[in-house]
Amino acid sequence: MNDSCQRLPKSDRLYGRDAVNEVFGKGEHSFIYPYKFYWRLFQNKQGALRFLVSVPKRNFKKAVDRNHIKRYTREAWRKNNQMLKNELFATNTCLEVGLVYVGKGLPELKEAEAKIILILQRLSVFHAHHQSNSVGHSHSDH
RNA sequence: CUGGCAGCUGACAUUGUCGCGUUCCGUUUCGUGCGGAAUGAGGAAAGUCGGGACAGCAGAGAGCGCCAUACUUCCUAACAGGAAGGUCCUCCGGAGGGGGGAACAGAGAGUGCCACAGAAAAUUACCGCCCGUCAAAAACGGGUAAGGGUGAAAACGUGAGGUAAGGGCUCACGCUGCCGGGUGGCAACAUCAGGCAGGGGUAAACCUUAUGGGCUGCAAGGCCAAAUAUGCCGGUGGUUCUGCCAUGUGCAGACUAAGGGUGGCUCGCCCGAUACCGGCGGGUAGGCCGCAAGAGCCUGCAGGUGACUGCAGGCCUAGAUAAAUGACAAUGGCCCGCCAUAGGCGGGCAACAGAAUCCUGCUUACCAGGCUGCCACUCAG
RNA sequence: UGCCCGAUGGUGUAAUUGGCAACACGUCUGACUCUGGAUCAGAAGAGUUCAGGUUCGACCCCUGAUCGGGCAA
Repeated sequence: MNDSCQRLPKSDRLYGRDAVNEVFGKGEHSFIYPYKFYWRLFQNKQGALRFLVSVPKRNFKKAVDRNHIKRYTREAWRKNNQMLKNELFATNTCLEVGLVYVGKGLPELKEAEAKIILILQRLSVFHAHHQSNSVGHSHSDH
């Protein structure tokens, strides 16, 4: 994996009824306008970063608008998720994220990208925190 | 010249970089990953309103019921769709003519309803008019539907004759409907003459007549199938019971929680295995098929007033499933504004809007152009 | 994807052969009270989601649209 590779294959996307219910049901959540995001961390052999975008039909009646928001969000995520992904792979941690767009209007691509960068940074902080906690716990057990 | 109406057509193009879905090829550590190529939203994909295809279920046949449709002929797989035509209504116009609309079968098969007003809303008489009883008036009885008034709607309209007064009672002209006939038309219908009739409206009230319709829908339906629970079968194991004799860690049969121990018996308590392995069944998560060659699209020719049809050639053209089509840049093209009309500068590429089994209509939303036809252009300006 | 309902004053509901759109709460005004509440009297506030049609006449019947809600894995 090199830095120029900004791909988003299906393995990086969150799907399936049970996985989604886990994230939205048991996961923790936070908020950076205009996104509300749910996330869940757990140890894994390989490590992964998986996410999905959701846009409520209540706020956007037209399918075109919902598609545009999803595409903008995916584009921003695709361009900027490489750092966090590397961190996760280094610590063999799996992170599943569910983004919900709760804004009322259509976003500009650059604004959305800025917000996504913020979210990724915050998730990185959460990940580091979780990592130190689990290490501490394992030490105390021993 | 411009304006109006209707219809058809189009829905920016090309190239590059990054990224996504599907298919194919190559490579691979056979889990996948990587590389390459091809291909990837609409005229409405929308509303889910018609009609089918397809699938499952049900089903001898027929009838009742329910639902839908309703001028004619044609087109179509089919339709509440389309084409051409007829009739009626309506708008523009001085006229010829043109545009728009129609749920355009039946009210003379029956039932119901028609508020308020009015005498009366369908076999009805309030005022009035006339006749009779009476000397006369009033009153009563009868005749009348001309006049008054009510209402959305009042028993065919106008004129004349006739009559006690009136009335299609009679006649002339006109209107409407029905009947049988002539002519034109495939037909709806038009037209001509004759006869009969004048019985309000409402069927988007029930209904009648004719025609059509089984029901449910790809979340249809089919296949594979973790986990978990349960059922069945076989084996191992097991206790118990029964039988046998060679009295054993025996054999055979039954059983698979019945039982056994404690105890005189019941309750209670304790022990024991709703055990283990394998298979089968239905079947959840999940996956696969259904699912992309079709009433298909494009071009040309022929037939038809037209919808459309026939023939020939060419083409293969999305298949996602927490759901793929995006971002950036350049060039050309188009549009708008300004300077101004050679051209230059700036801005935009829109509007409606995103496939989810498919096709065919309808309806709704909507943008810049292009083309065609009709009308005003005919007499007139 | 398929199917089924609903829309009436500010709010919640009525309105059946198709014949003046009703009720409660709320709002406003007045009375009572030193003032407010409660109480009493009175008033305003809709033309029935929108656009057509049938009918003499439409919340009601028919057609189309808009919005809201529900069911089926």
